[in-house]
Amino acid sequence: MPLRIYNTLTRKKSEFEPIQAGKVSIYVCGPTVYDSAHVGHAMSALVFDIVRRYLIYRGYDVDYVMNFTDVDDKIIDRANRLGVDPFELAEKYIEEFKQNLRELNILPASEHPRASQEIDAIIKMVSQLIEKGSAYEVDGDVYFRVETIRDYGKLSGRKLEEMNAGSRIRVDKRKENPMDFAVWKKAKPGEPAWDSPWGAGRPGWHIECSAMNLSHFGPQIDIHGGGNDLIFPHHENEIAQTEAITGKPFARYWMHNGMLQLKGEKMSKSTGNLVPINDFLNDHPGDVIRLLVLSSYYRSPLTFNSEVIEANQRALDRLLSGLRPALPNAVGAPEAVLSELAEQIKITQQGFTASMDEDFNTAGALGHIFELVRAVNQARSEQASDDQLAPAQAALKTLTDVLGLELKPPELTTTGADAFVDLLVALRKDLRDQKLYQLSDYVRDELLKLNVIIEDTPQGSTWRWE
RNA sequence: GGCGACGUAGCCAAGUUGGUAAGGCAAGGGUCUGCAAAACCCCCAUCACGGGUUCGAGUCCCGUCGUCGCCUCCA
Repeated sequence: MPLRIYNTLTRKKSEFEPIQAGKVSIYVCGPTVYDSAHVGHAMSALVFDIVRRYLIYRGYDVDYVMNFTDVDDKIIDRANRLGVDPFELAEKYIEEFKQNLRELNILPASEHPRASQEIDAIIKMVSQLIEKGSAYEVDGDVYFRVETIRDYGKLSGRKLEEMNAGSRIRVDKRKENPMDFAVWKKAKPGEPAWDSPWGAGRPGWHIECSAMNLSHFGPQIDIHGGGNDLIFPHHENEIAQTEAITGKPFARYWMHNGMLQLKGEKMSKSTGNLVPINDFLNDHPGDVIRLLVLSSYYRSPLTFNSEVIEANQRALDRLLSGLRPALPNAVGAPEAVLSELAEQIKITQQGFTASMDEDFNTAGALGHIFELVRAVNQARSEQASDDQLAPAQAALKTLTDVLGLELKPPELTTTGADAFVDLLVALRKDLRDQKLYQLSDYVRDELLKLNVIIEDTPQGSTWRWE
């Protein structure tokens, strides 16, 4: 079964064929670092982390680059308002975001290039664009000449004429065409700037990604990803610039994730409609937001609210239930139960791959995983031993690992406490044997306050940390 | 106004090339238990609405209504 990917450029799913057999290059647009990242950014990072992990699972050697935009109007504005250096401000939020990525169990990128570190490459690109007649300089600004691109608008499905007609932007008279966009901006006093053939200035927004792609991957890449709010103008312009220089199709597959919806609207920094990643992670394990992302199709809008988060927290608990050990003193399950379990492993593995192959249908894949969880729990309640559960639990762990779920069982923070809990549980058994239920319940209740959950079974009691 | 996506049970959400609807959460019933918890079993939808194509459509076509995104910085 081939892997199929929905390509924004062609508006349909097609079989994935990398440029070079066995290797995949992925470039994902990261955030503009002028403030703390919110869970919408987390969603995007998670989506492409899952894509990456699955490609690795499929045997590809994946080179993964995510950029940071650290030169930008908003960063400069924010820095000026706070009276700090814009680069220091950017640095602070880059470090914070990287920490977020680690806590979300996102595989480290091969590289995190930044606009400020690509200036030479950018200036070279701008020069080339001017030489080719694809860009022109006006008073220290350099604009891309969109009319030189015959298929400008191919990614977002727009036509130049229509955009001009509907344009509500105040038109800059110096532009030849209202849709021409800046590849190099003249510096205003007090702004960070670099020397260039057109005077002191800084890169336009889109050019940095084109330059980074060229320097890290060359003229063509396999997958270019980002939020669907970047389709126009950002990615459209990236294509225009890059292809104007290379003359080759830029990215083979354009993948875009849908927006996280908070209170019925897109979560967004500029409107303040957001939940910072830090706040979320203070209250929930990273697996919860990952599970939320996994539970729907990455291209669709994703509902984010307390109800949904709560549901996914429970769902996470259920996944964890599949990894619990056998019942105490389990005598072994009947052959029929074991063969059914073995069969379910196969069904789940096949279903998982089939779902993921269809443009990373993680919700479908998760459905199969939950079926395996049920089978494991079934076998356990039928007296399966740890050894008998092991293959299914290993399969479960392998598949959830492909999705990047950590499934860390809650662990004790105080080393050595286990022995004391064991002692109390043993004591409680004696109390129960003597039918001193008031006392035994007291032990259970008090332990629960200490985050120890006791569960009684016909063969004895088990306990675990909450 | 233009372009695009979507509308499946109380909530979230799958559904490959059309053949009578995954999964999670919640609710209800049951098994187990001294009680509880957990787990297990059972139960819960005709797919926004109206037409059409077809032996047969959630799944294709047309229309209506509604939601969201982009068109300006944005994951």
